[in-house]
Amino acid sequence: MARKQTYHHGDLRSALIDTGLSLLEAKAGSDIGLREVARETGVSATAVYRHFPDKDALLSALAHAGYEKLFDAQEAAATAKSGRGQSFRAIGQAYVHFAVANPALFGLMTSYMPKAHDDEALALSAASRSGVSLRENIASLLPKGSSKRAQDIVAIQAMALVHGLAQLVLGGQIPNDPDLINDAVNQFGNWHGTEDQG
Amino acid sequence: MARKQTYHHGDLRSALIDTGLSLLEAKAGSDIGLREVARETGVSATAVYRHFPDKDALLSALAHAGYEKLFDAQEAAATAKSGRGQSFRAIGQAYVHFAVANPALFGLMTSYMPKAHDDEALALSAASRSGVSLRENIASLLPKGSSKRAQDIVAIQAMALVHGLAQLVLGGQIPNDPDLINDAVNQFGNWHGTEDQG
DNA sequence: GCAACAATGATAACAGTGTCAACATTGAAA
DNA sequence: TTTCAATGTTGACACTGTTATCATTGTTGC
Repeated sequence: MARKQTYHHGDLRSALIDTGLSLLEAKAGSDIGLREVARETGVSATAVYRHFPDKDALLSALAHAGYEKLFDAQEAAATAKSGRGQSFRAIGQAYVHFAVANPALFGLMTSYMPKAHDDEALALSAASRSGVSLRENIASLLPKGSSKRAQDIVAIQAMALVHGLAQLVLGGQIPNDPDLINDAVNQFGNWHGTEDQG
Repeated sequence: MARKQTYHHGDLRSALIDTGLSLLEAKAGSDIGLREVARETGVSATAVYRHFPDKDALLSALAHAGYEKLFDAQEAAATAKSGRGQSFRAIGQAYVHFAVANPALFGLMTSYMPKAHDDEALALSAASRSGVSLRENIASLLPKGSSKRAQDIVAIQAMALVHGLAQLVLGGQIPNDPDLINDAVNQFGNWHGTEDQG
């Protein structure tokens, strides 16, 4: 129980990420400082460098943690719904709603997107599990004999749609109206799926 | 002709924006410094404060200049094509290609999106002329009797699609393949328009 | 059990940043 | 021409990311 009395922290890396996430919750802008995180964790600034090579690595780790949370939210939303069309709609909505609920964290995540490796040139890049899940679900809505390119295009459109919706809502270009957002996602899914709307 | 020999600069505000845009062209990340802009303009850092209240205002002005360029690119692309469907496709493609061609500037622009006023609550926010142009063109593709909500939804989808495409290509989540990008935009337009594809 | 060592922490310092206060120079109005 | 506002400069402050150096701790071989 009585932590923090010792010279060594025990698990500083996780602690830094935790306070980083906390700081992002309470902030509007996604600009977070290395010294700020260290200070709030109750540790000297340079202690961070024992666990991260530089500030970029710390923020990158925070972004990674954010993608995990996003993926969990998507999974939870998807498993709640069963139908194929319903799964896509649930995942897409979850994506946008996550962004709106965690604006600063989501901003960080988009700044530190996991870049695809160049050796996957033509094919769609294997990005985060979040994107994979979305892509697989929209692709499953296409007719059986659909070409790979048709799948690629609709997958790209789906990713762009939900990501763009999130970004535009956060930027204030689109009113934060859940009904409007959900309809925009649902209608896109309906164009491809043959199922009825939920 | 012989500028810059005098104590007063003449039009420092424009000069700062010009060098700011130049710096953004040569940079990968969109992080630009106030002192850096001043230094490159050949002026002291604090001179900036005679024309901008703070760094945020300077970057905001740079973003504004970026939106002007984007709008011009869209207009040029649209007037080159005549048909209704062709206009939308041209504008959408121009949006994404602008982002890819000016990654740092586009990054700044998304960070400093012109926020909509709250008194426009329900209606779609009157954002930049760039967005307006895109929205009007996609809305014109809908059938005559379409409801306002149908127009809103398709407008939102169009904005989200092109913005998301741009963001994902820049983030490396989507391969920078012009054919793929154009097809993703074109197909979206085709769903709504009745015209043949160009 | 203990010495040696690696892991992990703290301090001090450096260059760079945004910003403010005070001062200098200029163009325009009286 | 004098006066004044506009526009530039220098100096300083607090803050940041980062490095070099030192301090403390847990661990491992004898």
